[in-house]
Amino acid sequence: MTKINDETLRTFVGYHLKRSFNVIQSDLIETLRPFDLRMLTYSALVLIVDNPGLNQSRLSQIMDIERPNLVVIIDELEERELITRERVPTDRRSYALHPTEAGRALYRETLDAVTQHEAKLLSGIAPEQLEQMIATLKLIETAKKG
Amino acid sequence: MTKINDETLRTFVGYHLKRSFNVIQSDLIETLRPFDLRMLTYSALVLIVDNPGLNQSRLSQIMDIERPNLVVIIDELEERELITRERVPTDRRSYALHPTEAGRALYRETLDAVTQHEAKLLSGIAPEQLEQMIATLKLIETAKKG
DNA sequence: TAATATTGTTATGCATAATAACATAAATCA
DNA sequence: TGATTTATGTTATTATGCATAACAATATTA
Repeated sequence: MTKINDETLRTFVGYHLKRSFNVIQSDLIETLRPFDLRMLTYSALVLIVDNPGLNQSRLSQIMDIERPNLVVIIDELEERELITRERVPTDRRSYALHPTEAGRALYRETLDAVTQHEAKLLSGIAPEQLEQMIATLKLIETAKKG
Repeated sequence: MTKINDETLRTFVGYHLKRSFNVIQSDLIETLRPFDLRMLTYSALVLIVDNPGLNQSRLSQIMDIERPNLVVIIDELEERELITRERVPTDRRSYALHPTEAGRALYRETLDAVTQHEAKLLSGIAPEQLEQMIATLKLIETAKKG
């Protein structure tokens, strides 16, 4: 069991980002499993509850995914009656997305669960340290455009 | 063009991690494209050059992927004659992975390119700030076990 | 009105990741 | 020793995430 040298990869910020994200992602997947939600369906549900009436085009933009990939996600949420698609009278191409009462209920349940799981996972890290990291992550997020 | 509210998702560290990683990942994919390497084949090549003689089992562990998923990666690197698979006399189940001269040359080329691209992408962020973030990321990385 | 752009959709492909089942070989144990 | 268990690499299969091309219906613009 000789220790493996990954010092070269450690010189990349992206390597650290990926490895730490993997840990959080695994935890999130397990947290969402009982609710039968995947990361993307969960994100979409949250954004629809918080922005009722938005259309798929706008939603795909904020989610950073292509329009075609959003279709199946919306299909699933609609089929489970967590959201509704409603034709917009002023623009009959698009659909206004609204949460159902069941959607809002699931939103509350999962928000609670996800919040608690992440808090537990990160409980060993000082809140100020996390805040500082988030500030840096935001800079990276806007690095391409800025 | 009303602005979309993602404040709920912003309360999650994982959301920030994912969004910032996406930016770096996009840049990395573009950087590796001229060399005809994907993220995983690149990572594998670097680790084999830095740890000549390791076997697939150990490599899959450090790369945090399942053994079956590594097979195709190694297949590709071997087919391109960037690495070799050599039977280990003391354990005839496993293969020792070694870089070829071409593999080492590609390693040097790509290391240069990737380093420069990431440096450019993150040039607007203070090095100390990045170092501090990496320290926090390392804590998250070990949060599950620790 | 004619040309162009947008919205949602279908189809398709690639990359990443997980699981089951297997042959071969090594290690354990009884 | 021989029988059982474990480890390594492999094939096959599946799920998920993400990108592009092409299209119908509708809106916008020139």
